[in-house]
Amino acid sequence: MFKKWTNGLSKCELFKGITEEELNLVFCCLKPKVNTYERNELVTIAGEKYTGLGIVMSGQVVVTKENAAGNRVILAVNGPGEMFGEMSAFSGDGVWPVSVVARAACTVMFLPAGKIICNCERLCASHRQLITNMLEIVSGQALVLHRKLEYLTIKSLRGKISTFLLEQYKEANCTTFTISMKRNELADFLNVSRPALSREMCRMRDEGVMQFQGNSIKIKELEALKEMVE
Amino acid sequence: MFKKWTNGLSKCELFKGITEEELNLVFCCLKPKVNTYERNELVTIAGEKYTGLGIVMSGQVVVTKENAAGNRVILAVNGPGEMFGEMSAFSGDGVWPVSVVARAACTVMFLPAGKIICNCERLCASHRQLITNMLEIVSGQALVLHRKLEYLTIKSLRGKISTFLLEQYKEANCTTFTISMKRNELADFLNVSRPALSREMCRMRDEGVMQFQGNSIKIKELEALKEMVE
DNA sequence: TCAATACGGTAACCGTGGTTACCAAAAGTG
DNA sequence: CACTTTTGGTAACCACGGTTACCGTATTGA
Repeated sequence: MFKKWTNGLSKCELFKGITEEELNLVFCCLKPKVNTYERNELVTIAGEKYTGLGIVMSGQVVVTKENAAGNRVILAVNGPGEMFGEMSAFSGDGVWPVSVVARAACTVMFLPAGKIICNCERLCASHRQLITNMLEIVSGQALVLHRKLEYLTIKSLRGKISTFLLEQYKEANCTTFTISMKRNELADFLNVSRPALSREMCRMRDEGVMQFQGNSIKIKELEALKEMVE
Repeated sequence: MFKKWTNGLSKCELFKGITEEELNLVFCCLKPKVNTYERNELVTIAGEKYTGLGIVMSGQVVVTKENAAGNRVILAVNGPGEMFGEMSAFSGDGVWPVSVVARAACTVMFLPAGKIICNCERLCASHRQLITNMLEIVSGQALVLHRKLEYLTIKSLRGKISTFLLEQYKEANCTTFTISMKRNELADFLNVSRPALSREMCRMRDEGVMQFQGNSIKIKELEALKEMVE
């Protein structure tokens, strides 16, 4: 039934521990809707009616948030198997809290929220697993938001950059690494203006703290960088 | 067994839909730990070993987050029945993501995280309810963080104040209301400095947009305020 | 292959808000 | 009741970063 998206399905944490057979039964019950989108097309619009938990089957989407002043903040870049709108599925006010844009042509599956939590008899085991998975995922999402808060509460631009670089360094476990965001995306992520980001990065380069060309970055003075976080 | 905290227990959303009888059985299985704290005493310290889901039985605690630069941000003020650390229970790295301080003398119950999710036979029904409740709560928490993000992404101080006042107004459903935070707490909440907050509030007062004395606030020009959000 | 668009570095200007310091009123505390 | 501590308003100073504008280089697409 959903064979062509095996990739997206198998990568999705929501279905972790559920066999392909059981999954088919689950889908018969949940009746997901599947849509396709072109690059830059709007998948969801913040404030509009909630259409259910979104799961990217193929392609890539950007999850963004706009405040009243019109500042856009990137919350996530999601690929196959990754979800969005999971927070609103069980505790929302029925509207999308985020806007989602197709970063590349993509296929997205929407699961009706109410059906995940309801208890039908024949799917008991899978349902239980589904709910437990959901719990783990939503907790994880909350922690991501929490981490995002850490960035936004840093006041100095240099502090934000330093924190970001140190996290990337910790993840790569190497002083040379490539970041996945373009400059203006990074600026959005850190909630600063693009020219200001560029200016400060070049200053740090001129001071010998780091080097970069394009998205490839090399930390030159790790200790100096750590002190800039504060 | 836990009669003396009936107030805290009955107010807690985690136990919604579970009778007092069942609750006793649940507690026999979960084996919660209960501690008491004096005013200003530290309940948890961010970064230290996670001790389990915290539920306030009596008194009041302040949940705070400190970033590397030492800026403190108040995430919540929790009273009886309210919880903290719910995000880390199921998807944390085993350490407290927040610091919690007793705002008044208080009693706190800690539920071991692993035991909530495990499936013992005799508590099946209550367990299922507990997990479902947990899902709803954690989703709600994620949305709160999401809302918090909205404040922090507002760049102008006036925009932050206006947004805050409008939310208070909406909650009180009246142009006159009392806020629960002192000036320096509000400054922390909005992530600005106290003198700057004071300065801007007085400017808004002088412009005739609002009035205030102490924590009592009166909005004079609602429409003007709404325009200041942007 | 060429035109259009996206991307990113640079510079000048200046407004917002952080910092510091001081003071007066209010609230605890012996 | 006097004393200390907390709270919050006020003012001067100035640095950080937003804004705008421009330009060279990559990418993209017809």
